[in-house]
Amino acid sequence: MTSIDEVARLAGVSTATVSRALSGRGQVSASARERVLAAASDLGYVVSSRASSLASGRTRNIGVIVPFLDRWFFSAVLSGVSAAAMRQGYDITLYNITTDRDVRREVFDTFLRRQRVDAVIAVSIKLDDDETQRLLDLGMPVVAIGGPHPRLETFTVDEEAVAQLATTYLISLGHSDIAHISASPAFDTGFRVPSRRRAGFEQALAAAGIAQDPALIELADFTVEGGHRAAARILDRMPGATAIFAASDEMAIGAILAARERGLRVPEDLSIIGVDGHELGAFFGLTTVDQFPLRQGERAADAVIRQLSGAGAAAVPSPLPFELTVRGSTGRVRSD
Amino acid sequence: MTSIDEVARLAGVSTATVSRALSGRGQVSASARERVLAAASDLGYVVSSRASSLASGRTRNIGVIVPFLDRWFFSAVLSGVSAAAMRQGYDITLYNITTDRDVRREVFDTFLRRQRVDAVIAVSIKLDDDETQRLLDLGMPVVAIGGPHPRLETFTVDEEAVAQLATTYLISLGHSDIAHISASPAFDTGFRVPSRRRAGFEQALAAAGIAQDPALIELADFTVEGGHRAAARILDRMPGATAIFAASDEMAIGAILAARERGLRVPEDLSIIGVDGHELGAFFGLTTVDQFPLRQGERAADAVIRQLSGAGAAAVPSPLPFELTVRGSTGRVRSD
DNA sequence: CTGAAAGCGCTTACAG
DNA sequence: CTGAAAGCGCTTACAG
Repeated sequence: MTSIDEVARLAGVSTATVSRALSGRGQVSASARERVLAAASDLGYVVSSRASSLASGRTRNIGVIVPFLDRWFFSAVLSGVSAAAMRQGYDITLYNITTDRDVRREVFDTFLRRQRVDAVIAVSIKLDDDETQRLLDLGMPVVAIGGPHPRLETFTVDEEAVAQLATTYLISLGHSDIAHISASPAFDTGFRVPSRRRAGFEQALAAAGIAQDPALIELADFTVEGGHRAAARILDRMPGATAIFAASDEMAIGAILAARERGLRVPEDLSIIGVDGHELGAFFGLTTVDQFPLRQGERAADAVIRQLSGAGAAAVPSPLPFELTVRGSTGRVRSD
Repeated sequence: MTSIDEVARLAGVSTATVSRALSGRGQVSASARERVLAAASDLGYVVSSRASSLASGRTRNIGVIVPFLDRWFFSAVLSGVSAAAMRQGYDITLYNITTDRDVRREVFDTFLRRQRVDAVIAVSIKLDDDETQRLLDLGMPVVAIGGPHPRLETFTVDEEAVAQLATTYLISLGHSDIAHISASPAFDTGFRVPSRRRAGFEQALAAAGIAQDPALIELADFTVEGGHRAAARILDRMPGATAIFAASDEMAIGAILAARERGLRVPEDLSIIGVDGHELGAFFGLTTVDQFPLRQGERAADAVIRQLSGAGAAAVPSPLPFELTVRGSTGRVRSD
């Protein structure tokens, strides 16, 4: 690996000037800059991040904490973070905290404290007080995606509004016997996404003057299979349901498959709407409220990088966008 | 952040001894070690990776190059790499090379050369000569997953054997009109997985004395939707087919859905088998040849870490395991 | 087994 | 605008 000294020698300047020319910090004459750039390029020189970060305190690396890697939503967010980070020359190092308590402690107690990263993005992670404190103690920009957090800068989508939009859309199609697939309490810790979506669902019904029947809600686990089972229970117990709002696209897809298995036509017999913007949505013709997870990741990355560039304090981020995407799984209520 | 000096002071030893005690390198008396460990723990001291790596040349960080993040197979491999790496105290930094040629060049020309990682794992990436050379020039352990590479240590599954296993299983169920969903040439660069699976398919048919009809092969793109379309074409053109071997689980799932839409029963009217071990396989009752992608990631991580621990030269890795997982999508050929 | 000290390869006040 | 030099926080021969 060529070092800064070789570049300095070839360019006929000091290493200080090489450093300035390459980093863009400090003054360098145009001619010196040119010679440095040419020399660096000739030699294939790349600044050593270990030396640079020790000297400067900057790593140009962002830590990303995720709870899962193999669920579509999280990989989409991660793709966004990665793309935005690379665009600005940042690396990302990944901390998959899994469900193992020890691994998780280790991440907060050790991994994140190695001074390997300049900032942290926590994706849809329910942080306890201790973990939050450790994050704050890092003394670096920390951004959370997914749910308001009292002590952290957070990118959140307004889950209630999302659910209202989905539900209201079903109502606008004439539906009133609308069931909801939510998630069991185990999935409701932290940002309480299921609760909030359920609340939005109920608010939309109430606003339309539709009486709420608790039986209309079934709990699942955010998977296709769980959605499938929940939809089956719904169809068993209330054959009169004409529409289902599922709290995730995976569950909505499960519901579509459950309906088909019973010979129900979607949307003629049953309208189904989900939430997320899942890649399989188009294939299944699923109407959904898209949350643009890729863009969520990009925004989080851009936000921390902006903070690192010293662009002032953390701006309170505007709520994340969402959008109704109408496809074939929803239609006007059957009029028989 | 507390530094090594504070630990040394509290433990009543030199920083050299702290370093030795914490890293496990070199001799330290039991009593000194104990005091150091206690002091470090009291102070919440974590070795600064930037200082440590500059001094030692070791980063305890592995670079992982992936072509996609949001396809299940890759996230499963990545999960495995992450789990194995964390278990050994390693971080991983992620390079998602996407399809943008410039991003890709940047990864090989700059990102990987920052001295941020001790080793590199390339997951299912078709590397050209130049990229291979750059990887080799890094002078660190490099392991590739997915397909033999003449110049790189590679973890590969024997794709032909995988396809033979799947096909032979269908034959053992009495099928002889077996169609195959492969992938178009665009997906056949690099490790040529589609070609190799197709070859295995054809070999198995030949071995069983079954005549091959080129019309029995349709090309898709490794997605559910592509598999769906390909299966539809197969069912149009050869209604006599009793079984389909799809070169991936996603495509096999698409095929199952296509069959159902036509009112065909799976497996009574049509047996379908895939390859991968996709998480949705169980839900769809898909028979598949599982490739254990999670374990592939773990093995690659363990391999590079072993090399980094100086456990001798790279052992030629044994071929990756695969296994037939029989579920409900395959059955004996219909006897009408 | 232990410590003093050099050195890892940069960055950045500081002086000019 | 530029360079000499200190310093970032560790690790590791080296000497004892």
